[in-house]
Amino acid sequence: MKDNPAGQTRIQRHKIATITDAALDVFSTHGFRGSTVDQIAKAAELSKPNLLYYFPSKEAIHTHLLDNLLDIWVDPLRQLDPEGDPLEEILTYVRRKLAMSRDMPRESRLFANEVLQGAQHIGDSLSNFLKPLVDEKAAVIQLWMDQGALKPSDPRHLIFSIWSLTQHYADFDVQVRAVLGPEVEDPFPEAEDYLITLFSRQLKV
Amino acid sequence: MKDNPAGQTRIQRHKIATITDAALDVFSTHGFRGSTVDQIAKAAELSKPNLLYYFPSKEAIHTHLLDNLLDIWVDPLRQLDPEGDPLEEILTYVRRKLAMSRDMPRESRLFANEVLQGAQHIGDSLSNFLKPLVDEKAAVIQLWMDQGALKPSDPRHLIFSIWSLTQHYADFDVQVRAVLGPEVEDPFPEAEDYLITLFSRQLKV
DNA sequence: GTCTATATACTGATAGAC
DNA sequence: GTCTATCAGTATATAGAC
Repeated sequence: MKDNPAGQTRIQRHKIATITDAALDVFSTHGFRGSTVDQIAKAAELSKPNLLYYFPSKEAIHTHLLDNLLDIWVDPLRQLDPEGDPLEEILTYVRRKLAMSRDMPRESRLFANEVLQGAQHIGDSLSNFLKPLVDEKAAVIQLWMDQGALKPSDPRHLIFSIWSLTQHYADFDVQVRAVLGPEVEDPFPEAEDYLITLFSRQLKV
Repeated sequence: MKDNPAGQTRIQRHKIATITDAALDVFSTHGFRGSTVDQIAKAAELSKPNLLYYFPSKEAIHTHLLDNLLDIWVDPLRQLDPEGDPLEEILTYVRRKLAMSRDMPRESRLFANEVLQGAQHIGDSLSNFLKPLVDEKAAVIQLWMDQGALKPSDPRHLIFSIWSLTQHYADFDVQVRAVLGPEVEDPFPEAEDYLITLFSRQLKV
């Protein structure tokens, strides 16, 4: 009854998807240590032993989530096109990254939790996988600046600032909403306005 | 033998200081749920029951840390002087906040852990204490912009961006260092250069 | 594949000797 | 005030019936 090379049936894939989604909910809210298998099982509407039939351990679920996340997470940066218009490429990157904070806040918080607590599980990926990508794209941006298409500034700190500013609206959502107050229903439109202005003034020649 | 109104001897105060310092170490690295009383006791070079002689519970230590932190944390914003030179006031605020990330990274991470996981312990303070302060200072900045002393932009998101960008260098330190590589010994000088340039271009008329 | 029941380990907190 | 010993509660993971 196997219907794909990985040896998973349609039902199995569905259950695994349900579990990972529930685990993302729980891990992103309480962190790894603050989450219990019981909570995840309940959120996935499964018994605890049944959940552990699909994943060998709590840590395996967490690792599975993080492994799949990093690829998605850096995708907007990977799409930065050396052939495109410099300013538009970077503003598009900012918009995509902010959209991810709006649409995938759980993933953002999972990642933030992990890095904040020392990146125990993905530290190697940061050096082996993220650094080369940033180096590559920073070189592109540096070239644009050298050509006079953008105002000069440190390209790697420019990338840090895009990460920091966009992810802030997911990771510190509670604080943002507490400060803005209930009269601001959705902070993201005004955040996008602010960030586009900020990076235009920072980069536009 | 009491030597102050709070009823603490010099030795008691010293022990409590040792415990809070150790707890800051542990909580900021592992979060509240990820930390154990044993870890904190070991870091403070005390036995677990001895530690619990000075604080009634693990949560009491955590609460004590957070209560004392918020005041220190917003102090640079409180110092923003309506009578000062607008651009210099804000750039000084940025420098002070970045210095706090450099000199107090544990406090920054403790706060980040707390907000990231929903601000369960300080949620009320954000609304009752932080929001009014931000409202007050945002009004000052708005006035400066209306007077033409600064380029216009949303003052509250300006404050968010200062928090986000400066705290990033403490909270995501592992990632920053992984991406910059070992040849950058201290990211803070180049971070300060970048941020001062960024906010100058954003605000200078 | 899924369940109930449970083994095993850890953690926060306390009892009671000194 | 500080310690050893320990309790009670919780958490991960597994055994074994169905």
